[in-house]
Amino acid sequence: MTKSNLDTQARKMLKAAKLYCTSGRMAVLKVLIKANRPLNQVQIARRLGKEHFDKVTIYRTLESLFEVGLVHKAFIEKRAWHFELAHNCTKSQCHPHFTCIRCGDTYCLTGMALPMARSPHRGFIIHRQQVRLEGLCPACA
Amino acid sequence: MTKSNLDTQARKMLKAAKLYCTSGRMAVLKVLIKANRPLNQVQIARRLGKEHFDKVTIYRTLESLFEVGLVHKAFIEKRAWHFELAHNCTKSQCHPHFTCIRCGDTYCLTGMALPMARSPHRGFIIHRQQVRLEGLCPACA
DNA sequence: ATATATTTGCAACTTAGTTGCATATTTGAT
DNA sequence: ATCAAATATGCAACTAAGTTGCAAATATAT
Repeated sequence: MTKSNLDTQARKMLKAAKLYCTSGRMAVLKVLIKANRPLNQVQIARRLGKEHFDKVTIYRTLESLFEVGLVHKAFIEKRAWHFELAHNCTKSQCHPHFTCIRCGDTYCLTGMALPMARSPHRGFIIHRQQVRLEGLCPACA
Repeated sequence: MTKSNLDTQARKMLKAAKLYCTSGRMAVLKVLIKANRPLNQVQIARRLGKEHFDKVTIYRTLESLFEVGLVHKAFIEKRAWHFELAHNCTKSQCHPHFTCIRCGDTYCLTGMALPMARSPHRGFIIHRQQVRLEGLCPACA
């Protein structure tokens, strides 16, 4: 049984980030790669299924992935942070996230970036910009 | 002792919204009018000072003000919702909020609106857009 | 193989916000 | 002004996301 591509990819990312390549980090990272959209701790745990990890471990894993820049804190929904892989993002802005007010689902609108705000208020230096959209998704419109 | 302007203004707003004009709502609303920036429950309670209300009451008051559109949920910071008066906002977007990564203060960049996103993803109907900025404030830059 | 650095699980904790219910206040009709 | 109906308030207990300390387990470099 050969290691999957996904496995190799995850291992490479961790190596490159100089993080210990542990089963927990591999598992969480693979979940996020496969999902390709923001997930919260509960959703991640659910997708880990049989491969159970304590929620503390999941949070700490996400924190470590966040610190090295592999993962972003995309947004908070229902008081829970949603984490996603930090690709599809430039240094100054992630893609906008769209939440449907009917079904509640959230979508990544990758490839769509608003022009960066230029501050008319003298003295403010803008590093990052985050855009949240809400409305109706194709399924609910 | 005549009623202050602030008092009259708050009472008018509640009347217009067809809300019971209670001491709690008056007090919270006046705090928000005076503050003119987003505050969380703790900050509101602190500003109420001697005029103490239970936190449940404050939350329920904010909820009622929110429901009639007098107040917006501006953003979450440190897991706490920050509420602000819903003026300076169009139907489709509030002004951007800027948080300083050094001192942590948040500013309302009123009068500065990004162009609304137009969805290149067919089928998404965008109702509202919310912009969060982070960087350095004038004091910290 | 081993020493060192780092991660993991567990239990207990923190904090923002919510719920149910009995009591108090507001309102509009009289 | 008085009263009934509608609504708001306070309290205690609860929920849920996330955090902390610590002992045991695992990863890494040599």
